[in-house]
Amino acid sequence: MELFAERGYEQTTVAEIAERAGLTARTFFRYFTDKREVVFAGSDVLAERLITALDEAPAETSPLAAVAASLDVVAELIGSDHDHSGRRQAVIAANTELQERELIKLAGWSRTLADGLRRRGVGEPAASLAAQAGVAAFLVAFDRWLNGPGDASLADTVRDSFDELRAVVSAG
Amino acid sequence: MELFAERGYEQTTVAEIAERAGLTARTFFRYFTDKREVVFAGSDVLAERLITALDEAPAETSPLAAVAASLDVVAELIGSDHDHSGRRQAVIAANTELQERELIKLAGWSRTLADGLRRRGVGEPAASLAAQAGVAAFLVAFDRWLNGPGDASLADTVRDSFDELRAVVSAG
DNA sequence: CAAGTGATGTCATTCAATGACATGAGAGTA
DNA sequence: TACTCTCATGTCATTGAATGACATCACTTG
Repeated sequence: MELFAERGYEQTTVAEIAERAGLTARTFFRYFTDKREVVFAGSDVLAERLITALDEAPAETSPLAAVAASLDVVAELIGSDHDHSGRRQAVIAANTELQERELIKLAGWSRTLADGLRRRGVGEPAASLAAQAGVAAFLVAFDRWLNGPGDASLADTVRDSFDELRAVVSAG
Repeated sequence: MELFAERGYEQTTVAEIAERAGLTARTFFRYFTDKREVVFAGSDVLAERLITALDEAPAETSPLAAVAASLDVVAELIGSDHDHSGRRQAVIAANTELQERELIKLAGWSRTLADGLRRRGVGEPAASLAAQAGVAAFLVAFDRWLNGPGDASLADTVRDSFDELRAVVSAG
């Protein structure tokens, strides 16, 4: 991440990353499947939190509310370090490869949430729709949290975003 | 696409693609920025249709309804060739690189739609949310159209999906 | 016919990614 | 202590994507 911040993602070669870490490029590829994966190290933890939070939600909770509760947990985790998220997002925003990787991670979130909803007995178009719409609400909130005024917490911003989602869908 | 169907995407080299087309690999990269782009050739046309359809919607149309109308146009275009979509999606589903590229194209749709909504005076959280939720509805419909019973048209499936979206969000 | 333009080919190079094999440190055991 | 087994790492070689530099050839236009 230091090197990416210094000279940019593309301009940094795997050999340089490995050297900075005191390793060989070959060893780098034993820990990371990709050059891109460096940026996303540890993101699998969030996906696990998502699913446990969803399973813990009361059975009577509506699909969208359950998704909102799960993403709220993630928001609490990510929201504790605004600066880190900002730096990280700047690196990602500067490179299409990284955006692609991030999108597929987020698609994984949606899939995970949809699976969890189905496990709670939610039917199929509804499960995927609630999951994807929920992740969309989270993303919009995340963006506003990073680039907006900046006083509110991420979790609060996410809750507001879900309210906005309900409003805009009800109006349509 | 022939080669991809025969031996798979990864097993096909750019040199082979170029040879099949009677060209050099170097020339291939003058027409396609990526090896992946072969699969997505012509997808920019759809994005253009999206934006013109959105601009043509009556001013009093609600944000989500305007998005739905735009995606309906796309559904009419794609929906005319179920077999082609199926083959294409099978190639994409078999390869993560291609899924990543597809996701970023779809993110482009969302951005395009959100921009269009903003041009109609829709405010910011609402515009992005309507756009992303709408694309999610489209995706769910597309998947059902490809892998479901298979009697309904894509456009009808998309309309049903939007109804489901309204239902699941209203319930949450 | 000459000059210019665009499409393609050729060549060389960088770099990501992976397989095959060697080495060396440390854990555990006779 | 000596031996072996395992795991992490290094070394080497290779493939394939992607790009820059330059040459060539056809085709247009004055």
